[in-house]
Amino acid sequence: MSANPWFGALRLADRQVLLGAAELLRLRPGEMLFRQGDAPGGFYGLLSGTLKISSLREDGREAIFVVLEAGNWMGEISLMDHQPRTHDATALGPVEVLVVPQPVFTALMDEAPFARAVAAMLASRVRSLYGLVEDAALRSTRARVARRLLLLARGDVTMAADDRPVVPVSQEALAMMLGITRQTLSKELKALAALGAVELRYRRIVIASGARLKALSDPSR
Amino acid sequence: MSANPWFGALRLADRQVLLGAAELLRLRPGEMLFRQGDAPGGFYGLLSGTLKISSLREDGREAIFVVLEAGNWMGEISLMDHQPRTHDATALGPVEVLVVPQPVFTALMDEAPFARAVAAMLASRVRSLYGLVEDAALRSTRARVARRLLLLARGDVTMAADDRPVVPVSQEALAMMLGITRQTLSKELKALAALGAVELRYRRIVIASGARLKALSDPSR
DNA sequence: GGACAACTGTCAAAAATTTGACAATTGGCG
DNA sequence: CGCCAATTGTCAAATTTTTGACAGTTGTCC
Repeated sequence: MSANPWFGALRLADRQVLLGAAELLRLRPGEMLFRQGDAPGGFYGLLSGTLKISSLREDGREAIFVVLEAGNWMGEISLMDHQPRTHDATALGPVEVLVVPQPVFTALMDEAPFARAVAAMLASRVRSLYGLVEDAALRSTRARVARRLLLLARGDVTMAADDRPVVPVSQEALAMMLGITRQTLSKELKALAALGAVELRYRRIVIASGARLKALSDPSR
Repeated sequence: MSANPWFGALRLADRQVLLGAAELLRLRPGEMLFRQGDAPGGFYGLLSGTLKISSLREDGREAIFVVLEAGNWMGEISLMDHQPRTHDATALGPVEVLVVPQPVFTALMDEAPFARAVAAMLASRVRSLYGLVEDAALRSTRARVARRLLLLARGDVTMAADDRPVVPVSQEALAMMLGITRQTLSKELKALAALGAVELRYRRIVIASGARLKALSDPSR
C-alpha cells in the first residue's frame, strides 16, 4: 500500500490512523462498492484488484470513466461535501478494499498536513479531469484514442522492461471510456496499428511505440 | 468579495491575511491574466469583471472552458503542484483581480481550516468537471446544450425576478464552450426555441422555461 | 479437446456533424 | 440617422459517426 506515492508521502502517524481504523472489505467479481445516488460511505483504499468507475446511460449501456488500480485512494469527495455518489464502482475481479469510516477521515482533516495531502490529491484529480474535458472538446477521435491509451499505460503494472506497455482492456471497454462506438474505435485502432504505434491483441493492446503514439495524440480535429 | 460563499466561510483571520497580502491588478479588455505554459503565479480572486478560461486549438480557434464571474477564487492548482498553467485566462471586459503571492498562500496551507477550505473548493471543482466529462461522453448534443445553458444561468447576475434568466453569451462563444460548431449549435437552439424552452436574442439567450429546459437536459444520445 | 461465450473485424445504410459560403439582422458609434 | 462590424440564419456538400448485422477469432471451462 505504501508503494502509492500519495499514501507514502503521508506522515507515519496519519498512515497508522488510516490503517488502524480501516476495515477490510472483500468484493467478488462484479460486486459493487457503491452506486450512483448512494450516501457517502467512507474513504476507500484499494488494496488489491481493480475497480471500474462508471455511469449508467439511459439506454442501459455504461460509460467507463476510469479503471482504478491497487494503491489508489478515493471517495474523499463525497466525504467532503456530503453529497451522494455520482458514479458506480464495480469490482472487475476479486477486490480488497480498506474502508476508513467517515468520522476518522473527518478527524484527520483537522490536521493541516493531512488536509494538505487531500487537497494535493484533489488538485491532481482536477488536472487530469481538465485533460479529459479538453480532449473531448477539441481533439480528434484519433488523438483521443492515442491519449487514452497513453493514460492507461501509465498506470500499467504490466509495464514490460522493453518499454512496450500492455493495456489490458477490451476494445468494447475502451470505446466506452471514450464515449464512442466499438466500430469507430476499431477503425481508429486499425489506423494506429498501420502506423506502427500499437499492436492489437485479444483483449489487450500493446503500445509498440510510445513516441509514435504520443506524436499522434497532439493534433486537434 | 465576501458575498462568495467560499470566501465568506473562511475564518476572519484567513480572510484578512488574503486581503492584506493581495495586490490589486487591473486588466484591460482582452488582456491576459496568464497563459498556457506560464509558471504558477499566485492565488487569484476576481474582484470585478469576467474572465474567460480557454485553451487554444492547433487550428487557431479556441475552446472556452468556463467564464468566471466576480467573487471566484482560482489558481490554487498550479500553486499546489507547482506545474505550469494549462489554460489561458483572458479578461472579457475591464477586470480587477486580487493577487495573493504564492508564499502567503503556502503559509496559509499550513493551517488546517484553510487547507480544508481549499480541499472543499477543489472537491466541488472535481464534481463539476465530472459533470462535464459525463456530458461529453454520454449525452446527446441537445441535452448538452440544455445543460450548459442551465449551468451558465446559475451564475447569472442578470437573473430576473420572474424566473427567466438571461444567458449573456453569443452563439459563437457557446458553441466553443461545447466544442461544437456554430451551425450545429444554431440548429439545436432553434429546436429548443421551438419547444418553448428558450428564446433567442442578439448576443443572449433567454431561458423561457427552466423546467422544460431541465427536462430536455436528461436524455442520453 | 471441444463447445461456447466473449471478443474482434468488417460492411453498408442512416444519421449527425463539420466545412464553406453567403445573406440577413442587430446594435454600437460617429 | 446611417454606416459598419459583429452576429445570426440557412444551405448544401463532404466527412464522420452511429446503427445494425454477421462472420471469424480467441480463450476459458468443462
